[in-house]
Amino acid sequence: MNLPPLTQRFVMHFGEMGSRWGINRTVGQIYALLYVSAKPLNADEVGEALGFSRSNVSMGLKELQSWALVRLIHQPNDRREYFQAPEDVWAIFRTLASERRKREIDPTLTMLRDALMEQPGVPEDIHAQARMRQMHAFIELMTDWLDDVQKMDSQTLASLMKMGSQVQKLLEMKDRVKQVFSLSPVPAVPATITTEANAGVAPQPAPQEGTSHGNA
Amino acid sequence: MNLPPLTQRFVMHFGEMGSRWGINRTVGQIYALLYVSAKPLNADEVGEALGFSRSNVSMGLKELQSWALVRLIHQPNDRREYFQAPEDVWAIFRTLASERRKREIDPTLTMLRDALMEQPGVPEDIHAQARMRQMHAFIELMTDWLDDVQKMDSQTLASLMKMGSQVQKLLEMKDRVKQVFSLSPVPAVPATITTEANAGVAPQPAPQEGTSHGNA
DNA sequence: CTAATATTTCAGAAAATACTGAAAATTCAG
DNA sequence: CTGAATTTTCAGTATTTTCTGAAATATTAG
Repeated sequence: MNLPPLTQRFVMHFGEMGSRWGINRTVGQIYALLYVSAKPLNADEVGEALGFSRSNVSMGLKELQSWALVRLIHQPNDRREYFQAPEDVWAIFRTLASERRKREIDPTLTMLRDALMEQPGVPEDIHAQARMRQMHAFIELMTDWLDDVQKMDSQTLASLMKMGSQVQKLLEMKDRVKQVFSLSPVPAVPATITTEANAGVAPQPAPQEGTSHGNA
Repeated sequence: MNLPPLTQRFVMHFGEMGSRWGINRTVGQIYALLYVSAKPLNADEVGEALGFSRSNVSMGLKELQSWALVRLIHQPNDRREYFQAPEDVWAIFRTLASERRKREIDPTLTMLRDALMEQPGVPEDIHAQARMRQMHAFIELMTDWLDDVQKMDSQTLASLMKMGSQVQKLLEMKDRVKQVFSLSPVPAVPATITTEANAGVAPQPAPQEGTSHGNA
């Protein structure tokens, strides 16, 4: 392997982090290389650059494709397959989020749904099912939200994120505005907002969260 | 191992998913067992229930403690250590988010920061550094936002998540309200909101995202 | 078609990770 | 203190995962 210093550092880091990210060293390094590369690379170039066997590169690229983290392209007069990593970091994030969800969350959601359909037979399972219900509700809330957010364009998302916890104040402001205009709403504002926004919140009367928290 | 059916299913699932989540089977099963258990368990009980060696349980519990996913407690007349999983799913999520961030993201942020300080020596590294700059900016935006959001209480967070992409409309509404009240603002609304919310957004004129997208 | 080029598969080797039992260390009641 | 109870460590083994080279398969220029 003979890469320029910064590239090398980046590639090495991704290799080392791979295991924490649930991918292996090879895959991490290949992705990193493609991410910083100015032009698409073919499998031989990748193997050459990183010192991996051809077959290993083939497998790594296959995995990256299954994650939709690299795309396959062709050069004009070249039979070989070239690979490049998408450039837009927001798009990459969306891809990662949806892939990880598919692999790491959806199966659990399914298992929980199934388990919640059953009739528990012993007291332990009654309690267990109650706990699963909590987990299920939480995960469903999160994934529904993610679905929603995935639909927003990067610009909007960036704006919201830069606001951070200040959206909270916007929420308060909304309530105030709602009050002020309770009898003559501003016409251009969709009536659904205030309604739906509160719909799921009020009915949730903060269960026993506090009581069960200490050393039971 | 002899667990009631629902508990068993849950425990087994967490064992299988473990590898996808970056923990091993043992750790996954131990956590699952503690999560659904109605009462705290000691290491022997865990090992007994799951059929693991005592030492394996010890290691697993140590790991879960390092993740802050279980807490150690003591029973009145018992020298042994008992373990329980925190109950509040929101709290669990916060813990997971901050631990994963610490392990999976912060090291990369550090590496990127370092690499961005260097002077690239060859054209490849100039490009590589530009790519790293994009990644760094994105990750920083995400983590700053996470920091912010972590400060909000579960109630508020739940409300916002239930609104989903409708916050977007709130954002638009805010702008309208700002317009309407441009000369006589609603007094109770902090003036900072509208200002800061837009501050970081407008100056970012959507770089070359579109141009560089196809097969360059 | 054929042959050259390119990619994938796969059995086995190598490496990394998980797990165990035995021994060491720690804790605390008496 | 002492020693019984409990937890942790760790060297060695088992298991899983990763990686390679060789062979099989696929693709396409001529």
